[in-house]
Amino acid sequence: MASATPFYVTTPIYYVNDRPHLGHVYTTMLADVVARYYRLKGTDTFFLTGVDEHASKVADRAAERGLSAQQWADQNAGAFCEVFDRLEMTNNDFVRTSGARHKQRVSQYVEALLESGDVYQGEYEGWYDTGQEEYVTESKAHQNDYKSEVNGKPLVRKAERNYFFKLASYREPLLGFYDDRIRRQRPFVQPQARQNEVVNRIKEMEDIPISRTGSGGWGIPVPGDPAQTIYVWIDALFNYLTYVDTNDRRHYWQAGAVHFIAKDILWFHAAIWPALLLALRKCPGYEWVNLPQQVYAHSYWVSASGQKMSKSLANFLDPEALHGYVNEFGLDALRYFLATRGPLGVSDSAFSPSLFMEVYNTDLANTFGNSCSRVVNMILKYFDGHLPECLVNVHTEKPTFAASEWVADYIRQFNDLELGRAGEAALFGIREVDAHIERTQPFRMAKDASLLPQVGSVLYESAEALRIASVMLWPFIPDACERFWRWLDCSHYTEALADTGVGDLQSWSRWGQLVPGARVQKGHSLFPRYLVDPRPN
RNA sequence: GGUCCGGUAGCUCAGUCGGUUAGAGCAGGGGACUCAUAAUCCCUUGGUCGGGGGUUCGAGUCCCUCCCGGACUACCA
Repeated sequence: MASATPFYVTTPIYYVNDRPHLGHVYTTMLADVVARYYRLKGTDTFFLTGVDEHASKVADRAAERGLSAQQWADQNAGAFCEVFDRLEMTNNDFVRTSGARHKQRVSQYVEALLESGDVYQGEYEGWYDTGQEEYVTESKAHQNDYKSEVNGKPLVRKAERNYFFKLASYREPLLGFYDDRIRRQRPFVQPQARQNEVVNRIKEMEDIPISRTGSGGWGIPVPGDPAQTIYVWIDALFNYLTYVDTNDRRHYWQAGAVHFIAKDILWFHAAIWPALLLALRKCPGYEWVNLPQQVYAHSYWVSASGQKMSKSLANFLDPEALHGYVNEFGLDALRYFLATRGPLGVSDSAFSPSLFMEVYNTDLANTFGNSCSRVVNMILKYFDGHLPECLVNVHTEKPTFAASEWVADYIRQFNDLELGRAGEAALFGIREVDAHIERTQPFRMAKDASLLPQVGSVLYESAEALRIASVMLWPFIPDACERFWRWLDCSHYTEALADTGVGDLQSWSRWGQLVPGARVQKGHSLFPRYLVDPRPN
C-alpha cells in the first residue's frame, strides 16, 4: 500500500565548469539510495539532481574555447548526465538552469519579491573576486593578501548598485523556525553540530546583494532591469522549487524537500534558502510555498592518510577511477561502500582501496553472497530445487528469526538517514541465518532421509530470512538483490521496482511470503570473493 | 579571540536519565564444521573511556581546567 505523503529528495546542482568527481557522485548516490528506499516503501518519490550553469566564469571558459556559453554548458552538462547514467542513478529529472522553464520561474519569484519589498535597490562596495563573482569580507580579503582564495588573482575594489535581499529581517523568523523544528524533533539541519554553526551565524546575518552587473547576458536578468543579472547562487537555489513548481509536481514540494549537500554550501541552504522561501510565501499566489523538511550536510571523502582529495595530490577520484572500481567490484559494491561507510556526519571519511576491498569481502561476499549461496545450494542439493515446506506454520507460529525487528530497526535508521546502520540491520539478519544453519546442521541431517522435513524447515526459514534481508538491501545493492530474487522466483519485486516504480516494503517484509514448492535456481555468485594476491594455482 | 563538535579496543564506531564485570563489527589468536565464495560458527587476546582536578554512595556519562583533532566566525589589519 502506497503511503499518502510523497517524498522529495535533491542534490545540489553541480557547477557546470567542474568535471564530475567522487564528491558529486557521493552526494548523488546518497540521494539515490534514499530515493530507492522510499520507492521500495511504496512512496511516490521525486529525486532531482542537475547542473548549475549561470556564472560568468562559464561564459569565460566557453569563450576561451571559441564556444558559446550555451554550447559549453551543453557539453559539460552532458558529462554529468553520462556519469550519472552509467552509475544508474534514478533521478526523475535533471536540472539545467539555462532552461526556459527555470529562468522564467526564477524571474517570476524575484519579481514577486521586488513587489513585496523584500528585495530593494542599494549600493554595495567591497572587495570583489571577479572569478568567483563574489564579494569577499574585509577580513577574508586581508587574510589572503587581497587576492582570490581560489585563483590567486588580485581582488578588485568594486562599488555597484544592485538589488539586495532583506536577509537581516528574517533573523527572528528563521530562529523561530529552527526552534519549532527542534521542538518537533525534526531538526532542520543535520548533523546537529552543523545546525549549531548556522544558528550562531543567523543571529548576525545582514542583507545580501542578490544581483550582479556585467555578466554579459549569461544568466537571468533582474525583472525590469536587464542591466542586472540575478546572482548565480540565488538562481541556483531556486532550482529546487522551479523544477517542481508545476501542477503535476507541486505536491512534491509541499511534502517538504530533503536536501543533501556537502558541508561547504551549508550557509546558502540553511539560512539564505529558507529566508527566501519565507519571503516568497508572503507574496500573493505563493502561499503554498512551505519550507524544506531537512538539509543534510555531509562531510568529505579524504584519502587514507587524511589528506583532502585533489588533482594535485593525485589521489583524486575522477569518473575513470570510479569506473575502475565498478569494473573490478561491480556497481553495487561502489554503492554499498559509499552509502554505508561515507562521511554522513560531521567528520570526514577515508577512501582507500584496501578498506573498500575489506568491506566488499566481509559484508558483500562473505556475509550476503555466501549466505545466499549456501542456502540456495542446499535447496538444490537436497530438494531438487523445490522450495521445501516448513514444519512450523509460518503464519500462525513464531518464526525462528525475528525478521520484523530487523525491519523495524531498518526503518528507524532510514528515518534518521543513518544509512550505515540501516544496512547493518539487514546484515545482522544474515548473520543470524548463518548462525542458525551452524546450530541446526541441516547438511548433516540431510544424510538421514527421515530428517528431511527438519532440513526443509531450516532451509525454508533461512531462505525466507534472506529474502527479507535482500528486500532491505535493495536500495544499496539493487542489482544483486534482483539477481537473488530470480533465484528465489521473486522477480515480481524487480518488475514492480523497474523504472522508478514502487514496491511494498510492508508486505514484502512480512514473514512467510515464499511459497513451498516454488522453483529455486542459482546463477553466478552475487559477490565473488575478491582476492588481493591471487596466486597462480 | 569567540562559539560549536569530537577524542571509548589495532581500525570504524555504540554506550539512554549517572547505577552491576564498558559493548558491536572488522582486524589478530585458538578451536569446530564441511552446505557454502579458503566460507561459516564458537571461544579468545586487546580498553588508566585524551590528561588532571571536583561533585556523588557511585562518573565513559555531570562540573571545572588543560591537551589534541576538526569546524564555523571575528578581529588584529
